[in-house]
Parts: sequence; C-alpha cells; structure tokens
Amino acid sequence: MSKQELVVLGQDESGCCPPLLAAPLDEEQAVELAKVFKALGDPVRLRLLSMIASREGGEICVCDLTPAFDLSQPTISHHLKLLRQAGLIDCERRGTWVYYWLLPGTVDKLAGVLTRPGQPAASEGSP
Amino acid sequence: MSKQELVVLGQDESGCCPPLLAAPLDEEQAVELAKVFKALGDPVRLRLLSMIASREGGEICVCDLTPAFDLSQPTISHHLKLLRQAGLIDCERRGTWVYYWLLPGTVDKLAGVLTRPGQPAASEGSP
DNA sequence: CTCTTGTTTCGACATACGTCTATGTTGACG
DNA sequence: CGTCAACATAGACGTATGTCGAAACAAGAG
Repeated sequence: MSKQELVVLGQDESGCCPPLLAAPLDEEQAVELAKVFKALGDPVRLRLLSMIASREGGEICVCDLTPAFDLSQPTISHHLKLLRQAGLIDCERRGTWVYYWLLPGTVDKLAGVLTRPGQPAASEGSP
Repeated sequence: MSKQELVVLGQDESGCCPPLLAAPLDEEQAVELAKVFKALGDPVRLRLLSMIASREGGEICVCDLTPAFDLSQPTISHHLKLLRQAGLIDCERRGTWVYYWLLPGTVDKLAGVLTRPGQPAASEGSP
C-alpha cells in the first residue's frame, strides 16, 4: 500500500536544496516541483495534510479525518491518495483502520526551495 | 496594473507564520493558502517565478521571459497574470516594456508555513 | 460462513485549467 | 497622424480535476 508514491522529489542528500529563488529552474525540476505544489493547491488537501502533520503521535486514522469535512468518504480517500502520490504522506493498514502520517522529507524540501537566501528559519514562537 | 492582486495572504505582521504542520488549519486559511500553492502548481509558472526571483537586479522584462519557453506570448502573459493574482509578483510598465519582480512577502509566508518546528533554515551553499 | 463496519476503487459528470488564435491597448518614432 | 513593436485580453477547445453514488475489498465479530 505504501509502495506507490511517485517518489516525486529526488530526496537528494546533496547538502540542501535546489535554489528556486536564486537560480532559474530547469524544466525537469520544475515539472517535479509542480507536482507537489499542485497536490497542495486544494484547501481540502491542505487541511488534511495539516491535520495529519499536527497530530501528536504523528499518526491519524481516516475515521478521524473524514468527519471534519462536509464531503463524502470516497472524496477524502481520493485526496489522501493524491497527497500520498505526491510523496507528502504515507499510510498503513492496522486492523480495521488505516493510519496516515507525514513524510517530512518532501515538506522540508519544499520549505527549502521557497526559502530566500538570507532569510532566517521560521522559528516557532516558543523560546 | 499592479492594482489587481487578490492580496491572498494576510501578510500578517503578527510575529511569524500560521503553523500548517503544527496545528490544524481552519477552512478559510486553507482556501487562501491553496490559491497560492495552486499558482505554483504548474511547471511554467514555477520557472517564470524562478527566473524573476533569481534576477540580479530584481526585475526582468517580459521580453526576456517569453523566449525561454516554447509557448505563445499570450500564454506566458496568462501565467504571469496568475502569479500576480496570487500575490507572488508585481509588475510595472516602463516605456514599451513591462518589468516583473518578486514580492518576497508571499514566498516567505509559504516557506514559513512549510517549515516544521525545529527545522533549521535552508542556508544557501556559499560559505 | 455470514454479517457489519471501515476504506478504496470505479464510472460518470460538471467545472476548472492550459493552450491557442485573433483582437485590443499602449507607447515610441517618423 | 500613421505605423510598428511589446503586452494584455477575449473567446474557443481539449484535457484534467473535484465530486458523487455504487460497488468492491478487507478485517473483525457472531
């Protein structure tokens, strides 16, 4: 089940991040990046990702996600599939329920790509 | 001309950034964020943004953007319009030519939203 | 095995999106 | 004023996307 992500971002260990804002992107990089941004370009998927990522234990059951939306269960499942194919989340069946969790690599990659040179990290407000 | 952005992100000065990955997003925030991510969800627009942002002087003429793509001039103009409506760039006519530049606020906002708590800034690789 | 519950897959459909050609608009220059 | 070049807008067309209901699949309980 967790075998079908498109491995959309090279997850390169080569230091840090391809500069989006510091050098022109070549077409191939742009295509790969656009897939992930497109996955984030829907309010339902953003909220799903947010709910998954902000879960204390790191995992959340579909049955806890669905009631938060005014949409049919198949539609939620569809959006979760797109997030999974974008490499943003993964899931595992555990008995009757399916649990989803965040794949931090892809999100970190995006954050890096969008960080302008010289811009400090977005440190959360808890010193 | 530079008057029609949707002012899509509140550009709030309230410290830093709404946590996308630390707390569930409410619907309104999700809708606003999704507009910007959707604008980034196209390879042509990503490359356009990248070319604009990485320009040394901070500005670039449309006549320098168009030839880099295998698309018609109106198509490029259309994509630039979407980036502008998303609050990512702005433009100004200067004689015959139109110049575009990056609006750093929106990009910074996205980077902040995608940065996980505890994740350091993406420092560029030039020590 | 059968029944029930949770989840995904399958078609179908309306809408949105990316692209084009054709046409406007704006400014520079004779 | 007329003409040309640089961009923008308008309309059209094919494809992709978001949504649903129905059906299939998986796993536990009788």
